[in-house]
Amino acid sequence: MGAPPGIDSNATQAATRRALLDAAAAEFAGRGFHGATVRDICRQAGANVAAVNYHFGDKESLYSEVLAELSAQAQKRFPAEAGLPPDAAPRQRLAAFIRSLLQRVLSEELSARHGRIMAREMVEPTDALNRLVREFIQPQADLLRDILRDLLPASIDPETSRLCALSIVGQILFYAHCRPVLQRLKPEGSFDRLELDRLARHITEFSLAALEVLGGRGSPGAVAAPRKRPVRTRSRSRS
Amino acid sequence: MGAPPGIDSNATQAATRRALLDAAAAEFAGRGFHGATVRDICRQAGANVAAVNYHFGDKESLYSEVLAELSAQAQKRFPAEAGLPPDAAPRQRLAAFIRSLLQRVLSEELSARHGRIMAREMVEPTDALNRLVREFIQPQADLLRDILRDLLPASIDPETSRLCALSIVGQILFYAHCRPVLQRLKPEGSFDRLELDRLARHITEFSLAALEVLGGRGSPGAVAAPRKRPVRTRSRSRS
DNA sequence: TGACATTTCAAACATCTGTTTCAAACTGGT
DNA sequence: ACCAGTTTGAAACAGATGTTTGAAATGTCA
Repeated sequence: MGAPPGIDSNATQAATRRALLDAAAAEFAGRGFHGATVRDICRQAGANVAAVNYHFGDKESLYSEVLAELSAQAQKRFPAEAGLPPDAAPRQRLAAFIRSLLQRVLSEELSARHGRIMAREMVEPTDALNRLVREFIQPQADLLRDILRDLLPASIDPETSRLCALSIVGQILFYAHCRPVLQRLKPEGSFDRLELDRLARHITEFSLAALEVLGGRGSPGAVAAPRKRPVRTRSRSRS
Repeated sequence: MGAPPGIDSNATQAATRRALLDAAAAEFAGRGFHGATVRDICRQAGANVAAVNYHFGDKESLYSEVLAELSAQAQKRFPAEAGLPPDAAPRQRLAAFIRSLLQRVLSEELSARHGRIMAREMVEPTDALNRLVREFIQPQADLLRDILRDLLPASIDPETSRLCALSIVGQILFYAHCRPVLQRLKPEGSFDRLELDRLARHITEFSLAALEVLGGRGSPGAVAAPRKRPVRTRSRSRS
């Protein structure tokens, strides 16, 4: 499986870093932080055992770097507000949010590495999770909160609104976290582009339906159904 | 931390098995299969390093036994249809299902061991997962399918119904799987009895609202709102 | 009590892990 | 072509891990 000697060698030296990062991403996603060994990573990268320590200091730093890179890649490839007009209706923004998050964690285009490695990180957190939450997850949570603020009546209980956000995210991440179980329950299922679209559509409809009812119920006068509403420029941070 | 010598020793010899199982449950739940070491397990059980191999053969067999026992415990402590009258309305049955599953994976009463260890098993499956799916998860999936069959109009697309079931389960398991992240996003949050009740209520309302709309939409004539319906004796297996 | 099986124990074993070491190979600039 | 700095390589190190071993302790039953 290893590349024939003399090919990588000819390339620039710094290419070893890249090869290590790629191999590490594959190994970490496949076996987890503890399960992946630097030996396997180096072998797969066509490098020496000492390469990881030389280029990254230690295994954990390499892992941290892989994690950040994978998250950034996924965010860039599938931004939360993909191709949305700036004045998009809240419903459209929610649909885009759901779709992009689902793609980020499931898309085979990125070998589903991001989803797999994030699932592991959430179950068995390393120090890298703190940074991840701060840089990637928190902003996403804020974004969803803002979208829901526009979708739900202003009078709704903030805690209810928060729980709704968690319900939406839960539906999405479920597919990334429970993949092994889902595959055993329905072996013929896949997560290709088509199926992924279907999932995104379902989750969006399911959630919008729930929000409609809960919003309408929470405050009598509120408009929950999609209507022309006064334009609202994104979220304003309250000082 | 270890029990004073002479106490365990006086008890029957087979008590070592129990001590090992308990210690192993704690360690496996806390550190995962690979992270937990037989040395730590034995120390915590007040037993010798060789005890695991003597009583269970090897580490993996011990793990498998712990997993099965934990699942059985959780199912018994929080049965899916807790205290429901046999003719309970589908809405009640769904509420009970959600509540019990949430309790099973989150309740601190069982140290949340079941949820933690199951989350790990789903992310990093071992051979034990096959048995687990067959004996515990599949029956639960069937039960939820039957409940939804009663809640949704008969004319609804079966695939949509399936996705609804996944949406419901996803909302629940989310809290078990993403606990580390949730705690970082909202450090003061806990999962005590009160909070757990609130979660169960929210997920039930959120899901019922969605089912109502989706059910009403799916087939024009169907009754989705809770009404008197012809009594239906549980699910019948189609030959 | 005495013989037998069961259970415990300390020690050792074999393997695997991340990391270090230091010499060799390579790079770009002069 | 030469040299300083960088990168690679094979080997070894130190520690941890699951497992095995054989003797000692304990329990069971006649």
